[in-house]
Amino acid sequence: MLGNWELLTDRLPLLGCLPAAERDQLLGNAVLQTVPPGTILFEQGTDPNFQHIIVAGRVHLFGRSADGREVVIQVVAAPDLLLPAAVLSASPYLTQARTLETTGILMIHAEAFRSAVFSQPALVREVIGSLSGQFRRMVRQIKNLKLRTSIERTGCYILSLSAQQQTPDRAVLPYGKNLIASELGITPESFSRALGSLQSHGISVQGDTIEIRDRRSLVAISAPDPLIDDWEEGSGSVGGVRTGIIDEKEKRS
Amino acid sequence: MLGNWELLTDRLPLLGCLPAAERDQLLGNAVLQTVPPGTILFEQGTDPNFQHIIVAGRVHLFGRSADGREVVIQVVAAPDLLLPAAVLSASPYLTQARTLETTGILMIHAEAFRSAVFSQPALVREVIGSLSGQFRRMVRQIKNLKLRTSIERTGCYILSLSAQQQTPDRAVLPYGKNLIASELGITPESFSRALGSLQSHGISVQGDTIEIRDRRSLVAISAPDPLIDDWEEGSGSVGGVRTGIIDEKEKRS
DNA sequence: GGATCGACTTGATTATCGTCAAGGCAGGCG
DNA sequence: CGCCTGCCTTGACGATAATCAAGTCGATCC
Repeated sequence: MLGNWELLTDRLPLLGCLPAAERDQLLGNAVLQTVPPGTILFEQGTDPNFQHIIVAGRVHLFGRSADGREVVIQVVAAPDLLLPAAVLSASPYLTQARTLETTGILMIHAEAFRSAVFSQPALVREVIGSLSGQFRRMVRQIKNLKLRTSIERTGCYILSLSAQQQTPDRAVLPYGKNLIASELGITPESFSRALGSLQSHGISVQGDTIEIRDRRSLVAISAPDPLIDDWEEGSGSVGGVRTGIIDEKEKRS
Repeated sequence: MLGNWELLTDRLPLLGCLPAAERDQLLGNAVLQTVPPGTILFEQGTDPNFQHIIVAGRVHLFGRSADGREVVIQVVAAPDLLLPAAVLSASPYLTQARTLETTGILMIHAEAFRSAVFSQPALVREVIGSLSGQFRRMVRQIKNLKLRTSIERTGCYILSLSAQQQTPDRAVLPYGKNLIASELGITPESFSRALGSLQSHGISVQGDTIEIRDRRSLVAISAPDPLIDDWEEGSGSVGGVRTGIIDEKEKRS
C-alpha cells in the first residue's frame, strides 16, 4: 500500500540527497513502519530514541497540561521530520505524537541520525530547511493566536484550506472538527459557532465541506495576512519547500 | 562599554568554535554595532540581508496585524542568533526586531553566513543548537497560551524569573509591564489585575520587584510544568545551552 | 514649584469564549 | 428495524479577559 522499500528509499525526499553509500548505511538499522490510526509514536516528556521521518500521511502533536487537558500544538505532514529539534538537541519531547490516519514512518536511531547530520553536508541542508520551516510555522501560529479572534482564525483557516486544495470555491476539512478547533485554540463548541457566524459572511457548511459563496465577504471578515497564513492568494504553489509526493488524498482513516 | 573588537571575537559564543582563519574571514566584512534603545533592526515582511548575532543585551520580536496592533512574539537574549530560520531559508521576516535597551549586535552578510554554515561543520552545530532551542521555546509558548489562563501564565512567569535570577524569594521584572503583558498574550490591564489577584496567593508587588512570600501558595495556583516553563526548580542551571556571558544585569535602558 | 508626560492602576461595562446540558443525526450492529 | 455510540450542534449560563474611561503616581522639564 505504501510502496516497497526500494521505491521509498529512491524517492525519499529528505534522505534522497545523500550519496548511496551513506544513505544505505543510515537505512541499515532503520525501520519503515506503516502505523494505523491512533498510534502514539512517543509520549510527552520522554527522551527521543529515534528520528521519525514522515513518509506518508500526517502526525498530530498534542500538548497535555497537568490536569489532563489536551490540545493540538501542530500537525506535521509528509514529507517531513518529526520534531528534529528534540532529537538533535537530545532533549525530552515537549509533546506527544499521535497518528490519526494510516501513516508511513521511517525510524532512524537518534544517535545515528545525529552523527550523520553533523558529518553529511547534504543532510545539513535538509535538516536546517525542516527546522527553519517548522520554526516559522510556530511563529505564524503565535501571531494567529495573539492577534486574531476565533472567527478570524476560523475564516483564515478555511481560506488556507481552499488555497491548499486548489479549490477557490470550496474547502474540505481534513479531519474531525474537534481537532481543528483545538488546532485553532478554541473549543469545539466555539468552532461550531464560528462556522455558524461565517455563514452570514460568504460560506455555507455541509458536514466537512465548506462552500465559499462570497470570497470577498469571507476575506473582509477574516483579514488574511501572508505573514500569518501560510499560503499565497492566486499562486498555485503550496508555499514553502513542501510539495506532495505520496500525498494522495485519503480522507480520515 | 561593550568591550573592544578583539575581546569580543575571542569569546564570541557562537563563532568561537570556528578555526581562526574561517572566523576572521567571516568577520572580515561583518559589522559590530552598539545600538541604542528603540532601534529597529529589521521590519516585518522584509528579506534578510544580514545574520544578526546578539552579543549583549536583548532584542524583542514584534508581530503586527493589518489593523496596526502589535504584540511581542518572543524576546531573544544574548548570546544568540536573531531569527536564523529566516536568514537560512532566505524568506521574509515574519516579525519586526526592535531593541529596548542598549544592545551589542554583530551583523554578518546573509549570503556569507549561509555559505559558512553549509561549509563549516563546527558552525552547523551552533546553528542547529540555536534553531532547536528557539523552536522549542515557541512550542512552550504555544502550550502556555493554549493550556493556561492569564493568571497561571503570570504566576509561572514570576516563578520563571525568580529561578533565572537565582532569587527564590524575589523576582524583578526585566522590562516594562506593557511588554510583559504582550509577551504573555494579555492586555496591560489584565496583567495588572493578574498581579493583583496573585497578591492573595503568596506575592506582593512593589513597582517592578515582586516579593515571593509564600512560594507554595504561588506554585499551587500557577501549576508550573517543566514541559512548558523553561526552568528547573531547585537546580542552579538556567536550562538549555544558554549561559550568561556578557550578561551583566543592566535594567531598562 | 507647577505643569506635563508616561507608565501603571482601578473601576465599570461589554465582548468573547468556555462550560454545562440537552438534543439531532448518521453510521454500525445486533 | 431499533438501538446504540460518537460527533456535532444549539442553547443557556457563567467565567474570563478586553475595552473604555478615570484617576494615581513618579519622573522630567521648564
